[in-house]
Amino acid sequence: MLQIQKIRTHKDSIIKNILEIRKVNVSDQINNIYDLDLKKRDTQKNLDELSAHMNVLSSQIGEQFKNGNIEKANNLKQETTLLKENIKKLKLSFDELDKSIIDLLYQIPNVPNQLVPPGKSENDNEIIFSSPIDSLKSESFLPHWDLCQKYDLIDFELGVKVTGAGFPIYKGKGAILQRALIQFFLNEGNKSGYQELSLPHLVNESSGYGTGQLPDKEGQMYHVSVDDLYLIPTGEVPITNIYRDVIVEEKDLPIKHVGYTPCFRREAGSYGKDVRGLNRLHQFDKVEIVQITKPSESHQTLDQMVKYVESLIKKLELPYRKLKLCGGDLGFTAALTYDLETYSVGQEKWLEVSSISNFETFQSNRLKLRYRTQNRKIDLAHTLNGSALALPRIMASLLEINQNKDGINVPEVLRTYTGFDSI
RNA sequence: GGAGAGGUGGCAGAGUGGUAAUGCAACAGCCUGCUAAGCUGUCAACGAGCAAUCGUUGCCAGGGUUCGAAUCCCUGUCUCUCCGCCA
Repeated sequence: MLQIQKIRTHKDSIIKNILEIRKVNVSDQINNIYDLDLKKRDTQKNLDELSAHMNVLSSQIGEQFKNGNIEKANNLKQETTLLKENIKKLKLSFDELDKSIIDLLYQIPNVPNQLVPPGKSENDNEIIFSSPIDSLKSESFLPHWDLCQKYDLIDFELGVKVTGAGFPIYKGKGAILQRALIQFFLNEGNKSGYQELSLPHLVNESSGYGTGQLPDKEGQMYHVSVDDLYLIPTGEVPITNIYRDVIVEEKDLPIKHVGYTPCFRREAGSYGKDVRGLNRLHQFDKVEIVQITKPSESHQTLDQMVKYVESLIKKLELPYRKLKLCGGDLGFTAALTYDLETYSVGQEKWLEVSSISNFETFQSNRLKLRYRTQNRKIDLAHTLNGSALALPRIMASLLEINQNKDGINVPEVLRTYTGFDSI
């Protein structure tokens, strides 16, 4: 959620930026917010004055009663009747204005960082780095779903029986490999100074609002209606919401967390070849990293996080590429995002395995996540997060590129975790 | 699931109808040769003002009663204790 103060002072540049970079016109909404805010402040001023008057009268009445001047007190009481009514009316319109402003603010996407290239779709994303893949194009590479069947690693049909499409069952070495990857990612995170967290997989409504899944993406989360809880679509939700309504001390920044969780996504409306095999699932595992930083440092932190995630991919010896998302492909809440994609030699396409974003104050404003500087000033912190990494697509790329005629090699770094060298 | 108790600032803890004591911690300033102690002040949100400052709001949340609510009433929620069930 954008800060209302920024709309007061930089209304036109916000409209211009979102239009030019994201190609979305928010001018009507922003102007509307601006006008409502003026009205709201005016209303508050009036309301405050009346309330102040009321407070004075009330204490006078109290005085009079104490002194036994019942008649005087009753006279004063009469004065309050009209005042009370007006206060009620003003309070009502104040609340209405406040609600309208917040509803509108929820609909405005984050203002892209100046580094974000303009663009409409993923075709306009900027490719910053790409491993050479020409030598990897060969018909002899099987796609991972064939490999999974051949070596009995992941059973998609069995998952359909037990739950439904998109809930595969990992078996034997497939399950062990998955567990090895999780452990590898967590250990690497710990080594890089991220505190490990083990998290709830269900969250309440407030948490859904805190990180921005609600109200916009309500349909994408599984909802447990009896208890009004949501299954998390990403570990970001429980991790970041730890800091909802929190003021942290500057000296405790940056805060760094890593956590493994399963992720649940309804993916309503996705069908076709994109969902084949491990490409898109309703339940998948992910290790997530989150950082909370001072505003002055978040930019640098984002680069470090990208570098860190790249290092994981490199250790797994996977070909990958790095993209800077253009305005049109940038998520609603992000100010700047880098995507990392590994190459799937069996499908001959790139798979998004990590999305690393700086949200600047967009999330912290909604979360009320602030920090106290050394001279006692309170200011919104910046939040960042990224996948490190999403398991299924890593698994897909990994299985495909390490296949040979009689099996699949396990990358060097994972062998201590799996206990076997090949499948 | 049943019964009971409770939710007050960063923490501890008073307040049961007159507008949030006190202690600890933290931070700033003063004092000091240094440290400790001491003294003074501050602590959340919103608004008005160039500013010092002022006003309003804030005692789990939302309603209600009242001139006035942390305090009384209703609803919700969470925590704790006991019982039941249980990994």
